[in-house]
Amino acid sequence: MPELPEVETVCRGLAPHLLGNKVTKMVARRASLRWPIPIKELKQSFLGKEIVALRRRGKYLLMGVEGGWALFHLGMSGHLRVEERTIKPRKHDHVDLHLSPGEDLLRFNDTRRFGALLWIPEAEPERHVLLSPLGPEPLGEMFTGRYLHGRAKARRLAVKNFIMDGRVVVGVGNIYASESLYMAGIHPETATGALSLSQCVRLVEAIREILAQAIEKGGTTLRDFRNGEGKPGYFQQVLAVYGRQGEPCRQCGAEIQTLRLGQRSSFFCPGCQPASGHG
DNA sequence: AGTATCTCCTGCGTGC
DNA sequence: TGCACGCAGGAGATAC
Repeated sequence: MPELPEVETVCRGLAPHLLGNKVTKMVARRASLRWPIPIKELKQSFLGKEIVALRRRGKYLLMGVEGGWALFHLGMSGHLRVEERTIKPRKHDHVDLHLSPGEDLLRFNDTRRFGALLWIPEAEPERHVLLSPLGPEPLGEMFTGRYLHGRAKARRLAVKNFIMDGRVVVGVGNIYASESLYMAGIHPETATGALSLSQCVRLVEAIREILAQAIEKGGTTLRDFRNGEGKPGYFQQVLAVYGRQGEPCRQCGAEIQTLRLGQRSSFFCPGCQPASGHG
């Protein structure tokens, strides 16, 4: 489900409910999601302390208290929502965090359990094994055409897989990879090492533009994405290629096509993204 | 080291 | 109505 804009939307939506509050009780109905949930550590180190920071890094959400960070990943199907404690847990509501003051709780629901909840016992979480290999934030100043071109050199994999690699740049998932390549006029199968500097510049601009637009629209709701307040996103109304196979390209009228790359569906316009890679 | 494939899990749509 | 199958927004693990 969630790519960077969705996690950013959740982060912004949750901030007013969490910052300055404490988590006074934790109910875990499952011992593990992708990995075991360190319930004991969380109860010992996280409970009872004021939440002083809420941060996103790539697709990770970090909730900071004195002495460490609770790290969330939503995987493919994860949701975080704030609701009243009187509401009974639903299917796949794996963890409840009771918030104080007030009568609310934060619920972590994840149907497919590809998500994660971990504890990082450090003041600075960047050294954590999951975070340290991550590439630059796509909306940050480190992510430039020159940087991407440098990373792209002498590599043969398809550019779509390249930009979905979190070590290259974080937060670009399957939807926004297709959308960004369309905007940049680059065929998804183009060999990474064949990208010119100007193509890399265009691609970086496209990724930034697409992600920024998606954040502005509150993310993309294809099936059931909701922000922390239960509201859907609206970027799906703007999608140019994702999920539009067989429909006409809005720029050139050609039929949007689909192919599979790295076990994932990819969408592109054969008119605007020619296989030669020059568009 | 770089690349491609497999894997975790549930639910939904499609076709027979 | 039932069943098999393929696919779904992620990304670590594994096998070349």
